[in-house]
Amino acid sequence: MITNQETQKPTRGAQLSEQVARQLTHAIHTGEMRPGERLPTEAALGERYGISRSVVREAISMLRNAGLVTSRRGSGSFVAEVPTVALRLAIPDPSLQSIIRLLELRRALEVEAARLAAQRRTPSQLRRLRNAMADIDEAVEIGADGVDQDMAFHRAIAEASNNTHFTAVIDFYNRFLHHAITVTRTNESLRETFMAQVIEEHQAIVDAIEQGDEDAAAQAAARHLEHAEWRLRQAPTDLLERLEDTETDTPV
Amino acid sequence: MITNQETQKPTRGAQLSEQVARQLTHAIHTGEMRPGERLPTEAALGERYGISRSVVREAISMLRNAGLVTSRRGSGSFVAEVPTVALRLAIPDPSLQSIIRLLELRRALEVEAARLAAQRRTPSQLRRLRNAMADIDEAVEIGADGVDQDMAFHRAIAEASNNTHFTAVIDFYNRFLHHAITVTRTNESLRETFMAQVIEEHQAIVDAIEQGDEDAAAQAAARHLEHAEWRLRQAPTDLLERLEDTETDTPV
DNA sequence: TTTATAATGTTGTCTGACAAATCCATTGGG
DNA sequence: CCCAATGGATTTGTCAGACAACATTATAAA
Repeated sequence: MITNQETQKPTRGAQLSEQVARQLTHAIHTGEMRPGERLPTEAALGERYGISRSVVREAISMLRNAGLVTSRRGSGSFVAEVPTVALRLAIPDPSLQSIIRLLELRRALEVEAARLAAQRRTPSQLRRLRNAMADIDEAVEIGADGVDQDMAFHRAIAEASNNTHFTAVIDFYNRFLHHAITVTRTNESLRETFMAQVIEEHQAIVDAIEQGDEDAAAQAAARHLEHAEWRLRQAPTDLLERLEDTETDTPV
Repeated sequence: MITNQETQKPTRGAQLSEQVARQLTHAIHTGEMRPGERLPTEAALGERYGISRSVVREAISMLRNAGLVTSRRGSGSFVAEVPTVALRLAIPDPSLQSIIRLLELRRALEVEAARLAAQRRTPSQLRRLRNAMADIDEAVEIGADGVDQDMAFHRAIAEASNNTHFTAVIDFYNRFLHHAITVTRTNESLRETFMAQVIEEHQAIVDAIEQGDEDAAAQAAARHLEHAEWRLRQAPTDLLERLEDTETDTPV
């Protein structure tokens, strides 16, 4: 029983092709149809469900677009070797409130990622963490905001957790935090003290990870994210409002 | 039969519908077509691009699937008011290792969700939490496994956090935990003691949330998820292997 | 003006056909 | 026996036309 369609249903209805697509999707998700396996032909599916080939094609088109199947002309449609699922959600609006909600999620993820990293980071991952920290210093010294380097640093932590789910979700949401972080960094009056704080907090996380102290790593990460929220709140509102029109590029 | 990976080329690029979809996508991204605006009719698009309506329909189907447009029968297709982005990733395989990775993510999310819930749960959310717990008892008493009720309970916690990102991600990943949880519940020899533990742990979480004790809520949630992992490891390997060929219900 | 009704337009589905690419079995020669 | 070629059978991609279901707009009526 799949009950996840509570998001919004403006046009959702008794769309025939969608029902078929759902059934096929379910069959793939439950493993009833295995990766690489060939789907019945469009004609056969139409026969089975009592629908025309057009509807079957549209249903399969949905699966194809969702990355669940691939079709080859003359051959058939096949369950993708690495079936994917999509978490689709509205692009968060750039209000302060909305960004703080994102920071809450990020805190949940990064605290635990830091803990796992302390347990399982490999030597090379530790090296990469140190390099990422050095990159931030370097960027700051030449006057850059270092936002990209900062995000790379946090991504390195997620990678050191050796759990791909963390990197996937963090990567996804971090896109929406990019602008917010930029704002706190371009706040001239506070920038120097902020950067000193940030670097110190980063150092604490890396130290704990290096020593394999998972509780310390989690605590350091939690402290860092709490302070990040505080720093964000210190940014003048006029800067925050500029978040509105900073987004010109639309990620696909 | 050998799966021929060489000829497995997705054949993408020469697909007519995809070219059209790309052009329309570009028009939307560049703002040439604004949110809410109506697209040309399928016939008109077919005329413009010199293609049949079938191809136009598939192209629009892609956009619809990508969340860029919505279609209304009898009215037309419109650029979506709230453009969405999709986090697409591979479906986790059902190995024990993979499930534990999911549990790690779930722990990160639910611990923090419980903490936020303790801070901000509304009275009605608290009521729903208690109801969800009662539903589990009820299901267990009539001999059901109570897995659906269990997941509803955890969803209620996420909702009580009043942060939609948590519910979205938890909802998303919980689908893949369904079978795993079912396994630990259908383990006859351990079931009774397990259920008693689970109910007790749930109670601790709800109590903490009710009293607004965020640290206690986080701790209770962490304990619950740690024990969940332990319980999963207790399941005999033959049961875990059965995760592979899951269920044989409703052959469509 | 307001309301009911008809006309028109648009997407969803059906049917049938052909093109293009693939698959398969038979055939033929080595 | 093995292997390549070849032709037919399958299967998806595209085209064309039609009708149904629903929405919108214009028209007529009160």
